[in-house]
Amino acid sequence: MGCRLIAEDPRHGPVTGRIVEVEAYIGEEDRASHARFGRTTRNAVMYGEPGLAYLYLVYGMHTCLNVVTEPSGRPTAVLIRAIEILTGVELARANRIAREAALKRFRGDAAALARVGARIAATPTERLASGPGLVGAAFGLDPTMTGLDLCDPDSPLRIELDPGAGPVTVRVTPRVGIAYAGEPWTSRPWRLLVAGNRSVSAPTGSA
DNA sequence: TGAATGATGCACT
DNA sequence: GTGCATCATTCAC
Repeated sequence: MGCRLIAEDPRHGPVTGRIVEVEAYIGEEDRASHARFGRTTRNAVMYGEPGLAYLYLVYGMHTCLNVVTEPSGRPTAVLIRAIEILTGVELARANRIAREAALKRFRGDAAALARVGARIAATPTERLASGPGLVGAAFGLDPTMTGLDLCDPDSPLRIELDPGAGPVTVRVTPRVGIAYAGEPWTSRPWRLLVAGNRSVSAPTGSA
C-alpha cells in the first residue's frame, strides 16, 4: 500500500499507478488461498522468494496480480485489487479496450468495438483500474508474467516506493468473493484500502 | 477423462 | 438487483 506499480510496455512506454487496495492470502491453512490444496503447478511461485509476481486467470478471463510476501517455503501473497493510475493514462485506456475486445471476440463488429471504446474513453481516470481484473487489463498483464521480480529496478513489471504519497488512513475489511472458504476465513480483516480514495473497488470500497 | 468451480466485470432490467 | 461470458485449474473417478 502506498507504493507504485510500474508496467513497462517496450513499444508504448510505462503505465504507473499508486496501489490503493490489497488483500492478503496467508498460508495453506487459509481456506481462501490458492495454496489451500498445497503446492501445485499453478501456485508454485507462492512458495518462492518474496517479491516475485504471481499472476493467474480468474473466471476464465480476468488476470489478477499478486506479490509473494514471505520467505521461501511459506505460501503467502498479496492480491493487488485497485490502483490509482498516475502516468500512461492513454496507454491504460488502450489496454482496457484491447482486453475487452479480445474478451468479447467482436469478429469485426466495428460498431460494438466503437461502443466499448466510447465507454472506456468516458471512464474517469481514477476508475480505470478500480478492481483486480481491471488492474490486469489496464496494465496489460497476463499469467505468463508470473515469476518476474517486482523488486528488481530493471524488471518490466515492478513495485517502487512512492515518495509523493502523503499520509493516508488505511481501512480494513473482510476479503471479497471468498464465501466458499467458510469461517473464520471469510471474516478475517485482510483487505486493506486507502480510506476515501476514489480508485478503490466498488461496491464495498466505500466501507 | 470428465465435471465443477471460481480472489470478476459488464449488460440489461 | 440479476444473469451471463468463458476456461484454466483442480479434484474425483
